[in-house]
Amino acid sequence: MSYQLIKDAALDLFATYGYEGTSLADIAKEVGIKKQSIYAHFKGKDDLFLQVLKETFSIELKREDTYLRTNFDKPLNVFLWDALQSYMYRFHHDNRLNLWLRNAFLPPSHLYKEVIASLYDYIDQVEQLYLKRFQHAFDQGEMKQSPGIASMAFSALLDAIGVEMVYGGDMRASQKLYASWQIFWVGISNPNETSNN
Amino acid sequence: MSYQLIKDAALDLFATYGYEGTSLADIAKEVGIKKQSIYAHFKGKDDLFLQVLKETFSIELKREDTYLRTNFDKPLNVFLWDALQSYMYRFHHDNRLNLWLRNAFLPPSHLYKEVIASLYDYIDQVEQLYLKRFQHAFDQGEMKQSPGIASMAFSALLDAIGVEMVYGGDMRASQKLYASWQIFWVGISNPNETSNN
DNA sequence: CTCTCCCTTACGAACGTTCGTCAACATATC
DNA sequence: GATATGTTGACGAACGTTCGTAAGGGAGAG
Repeated sequence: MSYQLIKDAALDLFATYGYEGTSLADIAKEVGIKKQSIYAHFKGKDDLFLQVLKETFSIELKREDTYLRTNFDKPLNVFLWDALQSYMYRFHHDNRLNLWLRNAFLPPSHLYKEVIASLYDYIDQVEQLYLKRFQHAFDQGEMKQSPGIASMAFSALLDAIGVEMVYGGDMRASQKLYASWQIFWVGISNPNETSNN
Repeated sequence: MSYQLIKDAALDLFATYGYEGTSLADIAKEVGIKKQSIYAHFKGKDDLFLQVLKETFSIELKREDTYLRTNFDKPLNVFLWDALQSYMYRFHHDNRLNLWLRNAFLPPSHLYKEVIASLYDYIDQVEQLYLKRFQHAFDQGEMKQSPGIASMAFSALLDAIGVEMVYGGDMRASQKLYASWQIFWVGISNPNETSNN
């Protein structure tokens, strides 16, 4: 079924070159069909792009949700550190993170409203997920900061790592992750408890 | 002199719509001339884009440098907090930050190498600037973390705020800045000293 | 002051190319 | 024979770019 092949190729190309940097001809070539054939499956370029993007948000959200459920009971520092590692792993092993990071930054202007709406929806839900874990940690005395503050700061940490991965490359991202995590954990953890890294 | 007018218009449009989302006709229209006239001042679209981008890096770097020199002697927490505030202020009052944030994320692919090289150059120099201040703080006992770690984590904080300003909007950026700063400062400061916010 | 020469700036017209899109037609599957 | 999936050819629009040309101003010469 080339419906799926088209979406796969579109994902790769949109993630790498952006909406305007990718032509239907490029996508078709990647699949091995003519560009006009894409219209047998999608209404047009916008339709294809939005389908791929929204699918990406929903897949990423599901992943986050699954991660949270299966790792909820780990100690907070392990939980968060693993989440960051998984974030980096995902970035390197499929293009979905790349896709939304890039296109949320510079979406095609005539689709701006729709892209941003989907993005906010996604981000809000992810933050809610993490907030739960932080709330739990606070209740258990695992940390001293308020859950809301901690959750937002952690989300900012994710943003920063995302930036570094997209334009800083692997090494830079790892270094900044290490440095940021170091300080984040000191800033958040309860000095009475003795757990580290 | 429409040489400058062209660059101004290009800056605005490239920052808002990106390289591929901006046509020479759009830029010319903004200036009040025809697109062909742009060729009297620039070799072509790439030339115009790269000139504006590189100029932006150099202006931003100069700004950072000036800021650092004139504020070096403030207490570390004041120095850093003000730097963050100035970062947000600049984002709202001119488009240069926006330009490089967006186009570093999704540069035109045929200019990728050149854009990224300029970007790294800029980022490295900025990090060097901040490193100096952190080194000084460490020597003075203003903080406990190693200067390298602190500098990188702070740079990550800047990244995160940049992200939020571009696609999160004002309110989100302020909230995340507040939360991140809170935790960053606790994580970095010397618990023996009593200074806050 | 005037005439000439040149450089800058601008523009109309056109170039070749690529873009997304569409209608008509072919093929294969069930 | 209907349905899904491709191909083909063509379309108008937009793109960056190039050409020849013309207006304007400054410099230098007479």
